[in-house]
Amino acid sequence: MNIREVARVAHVSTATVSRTINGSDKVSPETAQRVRAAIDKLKFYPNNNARALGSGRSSLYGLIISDITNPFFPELVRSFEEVAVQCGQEVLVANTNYDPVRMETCVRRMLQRKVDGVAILTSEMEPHLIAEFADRRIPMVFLDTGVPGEGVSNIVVDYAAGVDAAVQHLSGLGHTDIGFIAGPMTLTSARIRRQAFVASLKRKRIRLNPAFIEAGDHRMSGGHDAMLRLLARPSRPTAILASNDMTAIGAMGAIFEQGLSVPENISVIGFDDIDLSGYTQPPLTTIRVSRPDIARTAFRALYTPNQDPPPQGAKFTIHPTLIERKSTGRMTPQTQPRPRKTPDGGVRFAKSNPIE
Amino acid sequence: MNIREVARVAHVSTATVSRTINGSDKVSPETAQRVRAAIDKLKFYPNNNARALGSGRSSLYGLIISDITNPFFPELVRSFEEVAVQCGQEVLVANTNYDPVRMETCVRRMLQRKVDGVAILTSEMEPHLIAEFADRRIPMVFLDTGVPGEGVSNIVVDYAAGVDAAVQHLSGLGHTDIGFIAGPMTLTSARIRRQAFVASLKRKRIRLNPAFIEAGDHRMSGGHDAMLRLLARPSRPTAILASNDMTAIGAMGAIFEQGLSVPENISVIGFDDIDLSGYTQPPLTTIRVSRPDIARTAFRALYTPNQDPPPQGAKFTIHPTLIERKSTGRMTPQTQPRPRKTPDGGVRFAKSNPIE
DNA sequence: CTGTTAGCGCTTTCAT
DNA sequence: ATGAAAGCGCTAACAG
Repeated sequence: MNIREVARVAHVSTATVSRTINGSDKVSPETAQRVRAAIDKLKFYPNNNARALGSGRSSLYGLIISDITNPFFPELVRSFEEVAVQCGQEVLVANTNYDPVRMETCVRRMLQRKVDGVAILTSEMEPHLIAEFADRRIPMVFLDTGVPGEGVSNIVVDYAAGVDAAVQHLSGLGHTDIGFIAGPMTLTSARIRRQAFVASLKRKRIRLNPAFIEAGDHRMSGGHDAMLRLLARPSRPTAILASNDMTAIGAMGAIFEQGLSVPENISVIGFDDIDLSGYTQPPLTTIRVSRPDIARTAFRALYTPNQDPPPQGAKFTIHPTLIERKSTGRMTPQTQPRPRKTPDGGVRFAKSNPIE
Repeated sequence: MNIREVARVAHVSTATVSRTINGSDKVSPETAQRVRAAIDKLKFYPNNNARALGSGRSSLYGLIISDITNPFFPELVRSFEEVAVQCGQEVLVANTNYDPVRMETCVRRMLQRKVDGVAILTSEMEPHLIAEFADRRIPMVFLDTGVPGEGVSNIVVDYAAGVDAAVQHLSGLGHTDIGFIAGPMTLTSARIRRQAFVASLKRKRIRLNPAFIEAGDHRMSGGHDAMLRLLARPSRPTAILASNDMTAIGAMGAIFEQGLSVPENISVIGFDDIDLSGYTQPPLTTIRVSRPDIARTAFRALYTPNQDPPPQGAKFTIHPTLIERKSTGRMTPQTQPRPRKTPDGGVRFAKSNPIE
């Protein structure tokens, strides 16, 4: 079943069938009608491989991520796929698994399939691999880590604005002793978030107590342990901002373990707004970094319908929003009672994958 | 940059280059060596689209799932991709989003890309879509829901064995009042799990108290609410088996809320062993349904190297294993103290995506 | 073992 | 507006 059969049935040439399929405007409505009828009748699906070969465009877009089991990514993948499919394009997902060697394979796969563009949403990317794409004029888009240029776009999250909103919210509730649980300093985004926190306090003229900053690992266990260290201090914050949601959830677990409660005794704010965050008890107030936004932006940075001018490298900004749920509350005299004995349980989580 | 250039540089014909690339044994080592040198020198990557067109095999395998944000799937996707890449094949992932219309699009995409096989891991699949693949002799594999036949394989999870192991474990700990929190009866796998539970008790000659069975929705909220109903009863089970981990986690939350603890007062066993389960407090004892196993089995059911005989439809069985963690314990006199008042908090989760 | 050559199915000039 | 025909890059007979 191919285009020639269709042409025969519709009494036209293969060229006309091709034009019809591709929505060319130089096909008379009647002819197009006939062709479409033939296509339906024969249940004809064009062969995308042939299409790609003939046209030089594959309608395929690469999406490279470090680990699909990392809760940050699935929604990103889904949204990216959604826009792509809407635009009649497809997605080749590849996992590097945080492994430079696998990254190499991923890149080769993208190259072999002749992707029309590639979104590189991992934290690290070797320059020589970037060159492979650049040499072939394949548009790229990065998250936080890119350097805009010829055909290279970068999506930057306005962490500063996000943190500002959180700090504002907290200070509006009367908190002045605000702590921060950072992520691993090896991660670019974690470094940026921490800096944003420090800068935000300065901007708001809130005293930063260096003892109120602890480092986690962007996993629940790290947040849990960091919170424990914070709570062990003689003086401690009445509100905590965490570098990501997993960290915040771990921190809440530690707080409960110490017989304190959220938000009565301590307010907690997370970062990212992963699915889980809406369902913790209490539901987590967090700074949402919209994965659908990132995905849509990434795709748009790559995709150009028809033979429009190839996408210019650009910088796109994602604006986080504060999602107020139940883990933050007004600062009251009871903010710092002395720890009670741990009650039975409380579902607490520890260790899990790090999140971007 | 194409095969002809390589041929020119290596002073051979394009056919020889092609043979070398495909590892044909009818190329003298020296020639192959020369060709490979040329390939490296020119940084040549074969064009997969042309390859597919020429050979009729795309080296692409479809993976259709209902929702990548459902915690059951990411690990499945990753493992599937891993085996595929190891075999030099690639994966086209598609999300139906539980939507029959999108399912239709997904199928068309697979068809257009000429996948060499497709794993349909959703709970529902319309017969006429199955026919589309069958007509084109594209191998298929299903999870639980398939009917093995010409080129159609089915992976069945031996739920009975899994449940047996759990019940055995529980009865070994002295429990005889065992409850079950089921999943939504609309889901095939949930129905099977429930049946397996009933059958297992019968086999082990343990009395089944109908009042000890409640239905959840395979989400935390459902497990939580079902557990609450169970706890409100005059007599209640000393151990609970849940239809999936999310349900079990929700149930644990409810138990803690009532001032009881796990496993001191009630033992809880989950089903699936999603990542989260190892990190709850206490870590959840669960019946692992290995996603890597499913993924590998699915891929092998589809993939046949070279021009081996096309895969015969077959039935594959996945054997679940009991993962003993900390949510189950010996039955003691304190199994049924009267509920205490809810302590502050305890991180508890509610609502989330259902899990297969 | 290697080369020649005819496709694979579609797109895309170039004519008409 | 439509058709003829030349590729796109590779594979796979078929010869030798």
